[in-house]
Amino acid sequence: MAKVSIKEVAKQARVSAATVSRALSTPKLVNDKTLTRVLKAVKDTGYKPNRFGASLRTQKSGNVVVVMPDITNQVNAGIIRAIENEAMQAGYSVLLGDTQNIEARESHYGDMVTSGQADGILVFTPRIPFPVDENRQAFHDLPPLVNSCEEIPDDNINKVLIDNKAGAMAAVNHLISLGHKRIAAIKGPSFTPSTESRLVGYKEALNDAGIVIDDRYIITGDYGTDSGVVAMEKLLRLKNRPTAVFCFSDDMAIGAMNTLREYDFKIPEDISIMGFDDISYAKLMSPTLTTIKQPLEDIGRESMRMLLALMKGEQTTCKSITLPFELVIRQSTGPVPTS
Amino acid sequence: MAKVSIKEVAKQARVSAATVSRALSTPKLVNDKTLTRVLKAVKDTGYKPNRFGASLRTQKSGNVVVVMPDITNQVNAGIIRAIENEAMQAGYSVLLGDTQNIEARESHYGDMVTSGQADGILVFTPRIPFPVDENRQAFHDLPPLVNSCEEIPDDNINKVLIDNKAGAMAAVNHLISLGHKRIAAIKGPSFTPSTESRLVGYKEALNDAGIVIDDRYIITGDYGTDSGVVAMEKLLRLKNRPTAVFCFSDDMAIGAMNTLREYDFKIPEDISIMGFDDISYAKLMSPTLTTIKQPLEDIGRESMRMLLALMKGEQTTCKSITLPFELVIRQSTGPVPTS
DNA sequence: ATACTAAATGAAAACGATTTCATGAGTTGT
DNA sequence: ACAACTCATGAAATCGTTTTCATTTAGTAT
Repeated sequence: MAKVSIKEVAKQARVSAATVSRALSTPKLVNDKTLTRVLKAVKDTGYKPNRFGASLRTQKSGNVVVVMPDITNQVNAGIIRAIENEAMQAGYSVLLGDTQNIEARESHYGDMVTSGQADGILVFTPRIPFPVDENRQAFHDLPPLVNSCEEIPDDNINKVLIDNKAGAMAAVNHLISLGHKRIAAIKGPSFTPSTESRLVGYKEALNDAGIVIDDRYIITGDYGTDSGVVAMEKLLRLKNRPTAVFCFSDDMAIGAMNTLREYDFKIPEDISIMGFDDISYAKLMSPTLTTIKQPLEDIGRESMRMLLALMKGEQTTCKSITLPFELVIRQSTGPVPTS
Repeated sequence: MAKVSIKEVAKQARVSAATVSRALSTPKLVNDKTLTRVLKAVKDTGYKPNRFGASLRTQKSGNVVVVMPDITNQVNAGIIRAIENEAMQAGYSVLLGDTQNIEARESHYGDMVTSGQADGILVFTPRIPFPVDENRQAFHDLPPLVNSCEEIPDDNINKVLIDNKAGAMAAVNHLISLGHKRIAAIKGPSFTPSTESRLVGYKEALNDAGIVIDDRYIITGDYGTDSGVVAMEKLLRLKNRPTAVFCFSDDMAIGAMNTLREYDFKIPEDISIMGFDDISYAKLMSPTLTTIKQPLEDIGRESMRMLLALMKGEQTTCKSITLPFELVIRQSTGPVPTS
């Protein structure tokens, strides 16, 4: 049942440990007859190679770390799944780090890659989770690292992003095209670059349409449903209520819709609501939620593929790829009310 | 930046590798003056202990594996978070396995614990993910293992469960108390023990109330939203439509509600809907969803704690703990329609 | 001063794999 | 029959820790 090492197998098969190792990792190097003998011994003894022994020697762990701020978030969960599919196909295991935006946790997971416990790292938080040499010159002065979704402000880092600014502009332009002029925003926390980009897009779209920006229309949430509830309550208290609200996440939009329902506002007749993400529940809401779709699966897949390329040494230049978003129009947005 | 081993530190600090090791793991064994010298050297060199070396020697990995069928599921995501919090506090890292009910994947992650890459395993699927000696006698003939949520039919396994049968009975009894007699069920896949238990509870509650069970009222889904949509469509086609539907997951309930909305049924005036889980979106639906609340955080925490106790050798008997559920009454259920 | 204990340290032996290097056994070509 | 191969294999070094065991040094009791 328990601890059977390569030597036991070697003894059983009447060969050396070296041959057993070869039989398992490079079978072409060993004679057919001995190979079958070894394989039988492996089976008989129930031998499982100890990964630590191997890793110690090869300096490869077969692990990748994924650092995420919040796995309970639907957006991230979808990404994780794609990552894991891709990693598994390539023979890697995923060490998942849910950091809840706590720096100590980020470091904990970051250390795994600096200490050799993982061969690469996928970073979905806006910080590199380990100390770096600040006068480094290029991306290969770091361990294999890919930064996704929340952009780290550093040009020497590989990235997989969506164009948050353009996404926000598409959202706001959609509202403008419906005749809205009083367009509020429920944004995310300022420390997330995605929020900052979307905010820029929001403002630029308004500017382009000649609408003056009113700071009272910009409320900060935390991307979660509850903060959407609170933010919407604030907006309802304004003298000049907005006729449309662009929420920087579907979750906040769902919270906002809840508040509107509670106070008997009709969506979209009284107030239009837009989300961002297109989580699976967006199309199941009542009304269904108009939103900007993020290609979650693509983000996960491309991030992992880039990391794999880095780990294999196939990618020699620093890359940043931007994936397309999509405006998904559903029921929660409509023409500006006439009254 | 890179590979600095304990020897380098030793040289810098003018001590032996042994002392460095002691300084880091059992500082009380080393003289104060040398300790500070070593610590300085550690800092100067940027030394990070290589986990493989240590693990190889100590036979402890500091990892636990969590095998889950679907991390995109809100229920599971909440559990994972609690697990990770608890694991981290105890100094363990979590290797997350999203198996999507594929046996090969389960084995992949199961092997991690048999091969020593992890010290224990949390199993949320209804199978042990590695080959076992079938004539084993007790739970300690396995590596540290805790089975949660989906019960593995084996008495010699540690478990953390909720009482699915009683939960289902509570749900159905709630509907019965509202006067419903034609109560349908949208269940999960038959290979999940949770579904089977809930089905037993559903039937028993009906029996107890003297309501005869009609198989046409029992539809099988896959716990996901889409299957709730399809299942509800089937129910609507019945000549004698049910007046209430008990869905074995909130996701399926949300799908079912969507179908009802599409065909202009009023919830709960025409048809009452019940869910199971109490995911965060349940209270944000319109109408808000009546459901059976699973204590997700408790499940995660208790599972991990049990595993920790097993790994430390503190738990010497096979345990099964059952956590309480809670009936959460919201808007989606109401009195049976009179017409 | 002598013997004895306690504290601090180092040398060296693990842990379990992989891989280099050397060697022996067969082939083939001359 | 001998050189020059290839193929299959084993011995041994190696990866980076931890930990046992022995040794040194200092301190204490006699």
